[in-house]
Amino acid sequence: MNRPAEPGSQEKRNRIIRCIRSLPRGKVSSYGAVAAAAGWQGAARQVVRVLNQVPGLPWHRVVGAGGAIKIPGEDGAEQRFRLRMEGVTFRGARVDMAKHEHRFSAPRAKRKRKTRT
DNA sequence: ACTGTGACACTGG
DNA sequence: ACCAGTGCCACAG
Repeated sequence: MNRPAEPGSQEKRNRIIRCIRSLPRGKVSSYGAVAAAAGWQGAARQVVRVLNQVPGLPWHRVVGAGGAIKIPGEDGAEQRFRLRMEGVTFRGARVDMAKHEHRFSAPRAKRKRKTRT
């Protein structure tokens, strides 16, 4: 078998999955941040799609920009509940990003040169 | 092929 | 705080 042609997007989705999986307990990140960390800035929606498609991911650790819970309905309450359970604190209806925003370390999109040793 | 929709982000009023 | 418009990408009808 051979994959006739792997769309490059598949690989990006892969990185997104890894980033989400790397979210440690008690930490959270935003859709846009995950996308950027995966080297696919602007793909916040694709992050959402991945969260919906791939089971086993800590979906509750991914929130909207500024720590806002963007999930409507009971699932949103479920997310807050689980986060609290992990020790995440809230500031009003939003996650206290100042304390729980996860710092991804690596990837960085290919910026034009300018690297520093 | 086009349109509408989506657990989005950002800007502006 | 809320809503509207715009940009982004992928998918369903």
